[in-house]
Amino acid sequence: MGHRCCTKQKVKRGLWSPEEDDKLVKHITQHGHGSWSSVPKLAGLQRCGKSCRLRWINYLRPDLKRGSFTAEEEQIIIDVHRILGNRWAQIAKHLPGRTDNEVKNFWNSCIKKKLISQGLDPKTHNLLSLRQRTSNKAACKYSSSSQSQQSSFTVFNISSQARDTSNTLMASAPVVTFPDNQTMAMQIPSSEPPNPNAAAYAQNLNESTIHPYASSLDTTIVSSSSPSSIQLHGLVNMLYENPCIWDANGIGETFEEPRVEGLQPAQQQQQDKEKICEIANGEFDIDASFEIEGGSFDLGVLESTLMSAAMYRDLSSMDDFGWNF
DNA sequence: AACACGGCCAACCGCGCGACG
DNA sequence: TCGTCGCGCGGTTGGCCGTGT
Repeated sequence: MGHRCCTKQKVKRGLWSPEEDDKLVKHITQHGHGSWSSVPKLAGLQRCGKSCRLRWINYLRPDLKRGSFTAEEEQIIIDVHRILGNRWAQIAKHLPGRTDNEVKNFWNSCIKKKLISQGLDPKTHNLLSLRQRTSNKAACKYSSSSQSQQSSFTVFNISSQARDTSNTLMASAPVVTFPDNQTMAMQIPSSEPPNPNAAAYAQNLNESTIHPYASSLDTTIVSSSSPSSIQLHGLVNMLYENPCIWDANGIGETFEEPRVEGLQPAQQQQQDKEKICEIANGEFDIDASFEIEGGSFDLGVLESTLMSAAMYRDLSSMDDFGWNF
């Protein structure tokens, strides 16, 4: 068994020798890689092109940063992973000099365990349920009377009641539900956010041509059962002040429409339509996303972002939210 | 000293996607 | 439209190495 590209010729496998590295580096620095499939022949290597590419990208590239990950890099990985999941190549783009393979290995060997030991699910970044935690040998001590009563605890959920009747679905009135089933609505002020940069950022968000999902942030929600309110400009501030989770192109990549595993685009569209029907019927689920004028606003992302601020990021950032109870 | 075990990490594998004929 | 090819990505594997017994 071998790569399609290596079936024609005998290729060496396994670890690379210094001589092979030398040949590859010399060839690429002199000629560039061009077509990877032709590199082994031109460089005089008995390897397949794929193997050469991997070796270059993960080890020989001159711009690679060697050595262990810094705490800052680790935090970036956690932040971006929370948003993007196991998209290692995307995550690695936020870490100059690091490869997807390196990030992936670091995640699997270190960060994953660290999160678990903090009682967090490395996949969802939510708190593990009590059962998950107790079954986890590595789980750290976790004592909270209110939390221990929850079989599946999360700081809060955000759901929505959709009530738009037009074809264009407006994301209105997300409702924050706390573990004790206390419901509160979110009040998004019309005033400028305090951080001027964030103000510009938020303004950007409101340009639906750039960030179509922004319309959901532009909605004032009236409390249903509680006078409590969350001022979302705090969220905007926080997002703006943590640029590591956005790339140079801005928020678009990060907020790209969530995909459902194993679904073809057509199926995905169907799924979205069904989702919209659910919304119209008031059965909207926390994990769903809004589709707004060609874009989307993923409440799951919002939740996880809020979660992260509360859980293991700088807790002081929560001050920006202006929780008014 | 020898062995077992577990963690880490480089490399491999298979799949999906886009380009091209 | 279909098949082929090359590339990139995420998941997995296997070997090396440190540590414990």
